[in-house]
Amino acid sequence: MLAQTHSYARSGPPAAAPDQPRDGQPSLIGITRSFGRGQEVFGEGDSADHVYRVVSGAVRVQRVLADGRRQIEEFYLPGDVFGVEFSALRRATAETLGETTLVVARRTTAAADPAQAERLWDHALRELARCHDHVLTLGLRSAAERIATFLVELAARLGGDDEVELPMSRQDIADYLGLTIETVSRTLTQLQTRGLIRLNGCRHIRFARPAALAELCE
Amino acid sequence: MLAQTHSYARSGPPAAAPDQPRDGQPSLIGITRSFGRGQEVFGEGDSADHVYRVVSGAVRVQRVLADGRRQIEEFYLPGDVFGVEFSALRRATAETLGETTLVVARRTTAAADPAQAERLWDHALRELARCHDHVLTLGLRSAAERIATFLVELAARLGGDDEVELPMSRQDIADYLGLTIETVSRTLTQLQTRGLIRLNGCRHIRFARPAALAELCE
DNA sequence: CGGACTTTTGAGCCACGTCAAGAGAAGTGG
DNA sequence: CCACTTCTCTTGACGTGGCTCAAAAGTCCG
Repeated sequence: MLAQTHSYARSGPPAAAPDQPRDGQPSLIGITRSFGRGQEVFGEGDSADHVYRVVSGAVRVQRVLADGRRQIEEFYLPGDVFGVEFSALRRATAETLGETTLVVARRTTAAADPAQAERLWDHALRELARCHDHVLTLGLRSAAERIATFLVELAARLGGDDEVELPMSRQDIADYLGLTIETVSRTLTQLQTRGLIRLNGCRHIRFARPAALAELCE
Repeated sequence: MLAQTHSYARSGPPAAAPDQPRDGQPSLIGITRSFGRGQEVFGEGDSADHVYRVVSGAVRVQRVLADGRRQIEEFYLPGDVFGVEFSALRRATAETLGETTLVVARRTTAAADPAQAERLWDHALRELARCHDHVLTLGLRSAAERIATFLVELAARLGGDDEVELPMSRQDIADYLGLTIETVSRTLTQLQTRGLIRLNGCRHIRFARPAALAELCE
């Protein structure tokens, strides 16, 4: 079923391959698979029998209402696990942001291995904490605070030292933060005008005054 | 440590007592403890070594920023489990909404029992799905849609057939939905004026036109 | 160089927030 | 049981942050 909607490896071997992250612990064992830009990994209503780990690239998980409004629930970056759900069916859609490589594993297989099961459990709880943080941002922060929070967290996750290379478009950021694309764009220019950040091309951002930026995140 | 901040049972026996939910499965085994209105169950920064199940009453879990803004992450109603976290320390505060009885268990004890561990896992994933739904509401719904969604979900969780008895104040609803208390109040009267709901006292709401209300939830 | 797409900028508007006051509701003491 | 206090909820008038609509300026590729 997965095979029908996915494009197969173009850069890596499509055969089964054990995956070893840096610390030597198997976070998720499965096949490595490559996707092109904007491809669907799974869709709402699909059966939720696989879990994924991002090797390179990035993924957005989103829901779209009947009237077309879209909310991005989460972005997943290299090292992140996604696709673990309570329900047997997907409640959201996952799409790649650019050229992306994932490790794909059967959920039941991963859950059967104690070491991997432990990792899945940790992952779910960490994801829950991140989701609660997101609720905080959406519930009570202003546009500037949302953008600042987003940039700072993204830089931390990507390991950037006072700079980020955005893997997503303005529209994606807007739909993640509950804003419009215009507000995202305006807020970024305003942060630049205030001297907090510096834009080099629209995807590369340098933190000119990290402390002031952190202050906006409370 | 718990004993220092809690009030002990006034209605039930404070001694250890096995807990058996309706289906006969032990969802959480521990001591039953009663709380008065507005009491703290745990606070931000406390060690997160216990998990809880609501027997009666209700609990809010919230975070407060330095400037006083408050976000309620979730309400917990009879049957709900709360207090499972990734981190060793609490990232939020839990308080009772009224007279409330909880089952308290050590997390390590519950996790050691396979049946309970399975329940904890299910609970965490269900909670994650609910949190993602909350993100959807905060990210892209209008005030009227947020209130409608909130009321419909609350009625479903409390088992009310087209009516709800609100266990929380207007301020709590506002801080849960990312609105102000005035907007919550105005929106409720507006829903009543439109004939969708009927308020009998400010805590009791009857759904006059359930279909129209459901439409607001998409 | 040309075409499609993304981002930025501008002008005006509106949903929701803010500030303020009044109306209930609930607890307290006499 | 009733005054009194206190807290919560409602309503009104007004302000504003972010949305909408529109167009220009980049940016990316073939």
